[in-house]
Amino acid sequence: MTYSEENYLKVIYHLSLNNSKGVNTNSIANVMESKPSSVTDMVQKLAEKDLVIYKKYQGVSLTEKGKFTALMIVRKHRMWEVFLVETLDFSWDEVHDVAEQLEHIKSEKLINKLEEFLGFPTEDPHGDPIPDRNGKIAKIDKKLLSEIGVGKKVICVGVKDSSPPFLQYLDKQQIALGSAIEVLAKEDFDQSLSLRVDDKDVSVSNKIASNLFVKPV
Amino acid sequence: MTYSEENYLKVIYHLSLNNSKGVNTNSIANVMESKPSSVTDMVQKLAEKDLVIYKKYQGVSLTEKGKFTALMIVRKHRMWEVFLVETLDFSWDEVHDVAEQLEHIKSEKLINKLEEFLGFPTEDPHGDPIPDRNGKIAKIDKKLLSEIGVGKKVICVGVKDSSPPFLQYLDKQQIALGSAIEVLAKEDFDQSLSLRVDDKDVSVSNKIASNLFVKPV
DNA sequence: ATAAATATTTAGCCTTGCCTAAAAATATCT
DNA sequence: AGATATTTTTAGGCAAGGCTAAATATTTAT
Ligand SMILES: [Mn+2]
Ligand SMILES: [Mn+2]
Ligand SMILES: [Mn+2]
Ligand SMILES: [Mn+2]
Repeated sequence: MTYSEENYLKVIYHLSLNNSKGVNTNSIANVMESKPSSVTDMVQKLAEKDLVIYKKYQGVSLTEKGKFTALMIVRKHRMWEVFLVETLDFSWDEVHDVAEQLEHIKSEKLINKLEEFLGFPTEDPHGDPIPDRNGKIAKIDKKLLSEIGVGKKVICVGVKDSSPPFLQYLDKQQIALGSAIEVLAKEDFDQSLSLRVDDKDVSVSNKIASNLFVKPV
Repeated sequence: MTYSEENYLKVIYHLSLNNSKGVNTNSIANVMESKPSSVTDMVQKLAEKDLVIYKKYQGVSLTEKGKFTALMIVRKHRMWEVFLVETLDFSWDEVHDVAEQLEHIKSEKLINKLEEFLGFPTEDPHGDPIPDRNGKIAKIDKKLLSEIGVGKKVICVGVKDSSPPFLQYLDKQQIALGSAIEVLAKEDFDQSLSLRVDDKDVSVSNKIASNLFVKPV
């Protein structure tokens, strides 16, 4: 299995999570920063290898084999992110690009030993669940902060966008996984929120609130 | 820089250590398990990038830039081997293949943080020196066990062959880095050696003795 | 129900890194 | 030195994974 094939499977997996139908060529090309024609080529190759199900013009979906492969890549990606943050003191905005490389290292023993060393973590530094060695992945109960009503108290449990600029913004506002958040007020005009985060008052735009996952306290 | 280019540079570096002249095409092809014609292609490409010096039919040598690049790959390879053995409890015969993959991960921060986490190791699990972040590599003073005279006492400090079968043989004989070895006798007929290793008597062939590095005690 | 817009596939080409077979240079032997 | 053997390069091709432009399906709008 090539890096390229692995990356396609991973992208198809992520896009499948929202999309209940087949994933379309264009959206894969967007995420991969490539062209729809290239996607068609690769998807045909993956179909021949029984990793995806594909009918012309009908989009693509993962077979069981393809899904398992994708989950193992996600497992490695998130496990390495934990390693980088917990063991090597990277910050949560620095780990993704390195994990994009490390997720392709082929050694079952390595990932299982790493898991053991890290104490069998269940979530990565961004609050995303880590599949176990059998491909089982926990579904974490979470809502977007933008959907929470005024007066409610919640805990921050994840980020939807995990790009460095967003994560750095959160660092600056001292919002982290585990922060206690109370929604003090919501502005009608622009849906911005007044929050109490731990002991500080913070105001955030709707865009920020739409990228923060929380759970009821 | 592609994986392939990195692997060529590493191989040229290793072959240069013995060979004082230019490294020849054939020997590179042997190590890479490829063909001389492929080597010529790549070597021309590396020369264009100022990583090697190459004149037709004259063999190839590394430029400063090429040498530094090669040393950084060796650094990563050996550092990861230490990590696998020290942190994840791999045995010394299991680490090479995984390190072959990990040595290509591109992140200066990663390798430097890993070095710090491991306590700035100076040698890998096979006794080979680890280049520092500036490309400085210690020259370890060592001789082959086969060159040691009868009656001498030495310490095992490295292996020349680090293939799994040889390392597993050494495990079985309880010979490890740091073992105290006394040469009790040498057989004229086949150059095999009678040794005292730590507290045990062991007999080894000349082939074994020609692959063990030792230093005077 | 057409027509227009959008999405997808096909056709044909490019680069990288590899190969085999043939040609050319160098080294070795008598 | 001249013949032979070895090493190295060149020529020409192949597969993977991209791309652009053109053709074809599908969806949306009138
Ligand atoms: Mn990530
Ligand atoms: Mn993550
Ligand atoms: Mn090694
Ligand atoms: Mn080693």
